[in-house]
Amino acid sequence: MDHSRFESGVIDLRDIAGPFDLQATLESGQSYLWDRADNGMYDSMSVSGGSHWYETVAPPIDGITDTPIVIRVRQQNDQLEWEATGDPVEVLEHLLRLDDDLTSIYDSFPDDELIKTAVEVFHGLRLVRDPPFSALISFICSAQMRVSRIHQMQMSMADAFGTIHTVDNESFAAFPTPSQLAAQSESALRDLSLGYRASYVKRTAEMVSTGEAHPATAAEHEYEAARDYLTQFVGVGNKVADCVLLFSLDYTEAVPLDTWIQTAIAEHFPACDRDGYLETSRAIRDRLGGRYAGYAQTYVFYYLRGGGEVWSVDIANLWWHVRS
DNA sequence: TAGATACCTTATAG
DNA sequence: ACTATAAGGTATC
Repeated sequence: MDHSRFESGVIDLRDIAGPFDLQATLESGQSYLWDRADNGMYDSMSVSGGSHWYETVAPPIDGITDTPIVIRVRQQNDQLEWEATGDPVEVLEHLLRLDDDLTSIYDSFPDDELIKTAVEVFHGLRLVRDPPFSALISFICSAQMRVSRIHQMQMSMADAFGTIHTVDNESFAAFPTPSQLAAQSESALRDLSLGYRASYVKRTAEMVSTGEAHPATAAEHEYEAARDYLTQFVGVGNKVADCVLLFSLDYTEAVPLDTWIQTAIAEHFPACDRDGYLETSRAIRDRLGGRYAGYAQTYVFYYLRGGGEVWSVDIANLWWHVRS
């Protein structure tokens, strides 16, 4: 095997532009790449500011790495500690969007109370740049699913069909490659409790593994054409396509119109509540400041997703949750 | 071309 | 305990 021991190091977060919060970033339902080492992910109302270890097997990334790398990270205040099978700094900058100037991005948000509150509460939440294939599959699985179960399905696929990497006598399962996933039967996927998504996952994995299409190819197009390109995959409509564009392919203007956001639009930005997906999408994108509209959406979604308890408590109480 | 409906499975609220 | 219900939609008629 290429590597069998962890190296370690630290990224000084004072060197990046704007704040960073690892827990808010990884547990906000945009990325299903990471697993919390203590297995506590999503099992309670997660907020931000925690200091947990997260681990993943990052696949090769164009222009950065040509082999998988096992990475473990933890945030301690302004230090991002890492252990990895190689130098993961550029990979982390890429995956966690440490290259974004988050302060400038906040400045691009419209002056709005809901957004302002969400930004205060989840200060430092960044978008992610997940690898395209696993992002595509995870959002296909997201249909009619809670965040915790999407994460669970993603981890099951890795455990069942992915390549195992052993480091310091610990095992880490990579997310399956397109061919590893395409090789599975639909019933094998149903056994992981994917439900009707099983055939979508299999057929999409086949399309990618045969070279018929690849999610990364969408990036050759401008935004709306890229979204259309992605909808050729089975199980991918406009909403899932927008998720892949926003959380994997660098289209920070994409605003996935899920049920939560649609409700928020109707209640909060009624003027943007148009007839079809295309028109509402254009209106809310414009309303949220254009280029970084998807960034603003992610704050709003995470804030609203708090639902039940967190949503109903007042702001002072919410701050208590954040601080503790 | 719009508009309903079925679709898998499980966690959680009653 | 036990049953409804809803969960970051999409494909199909």
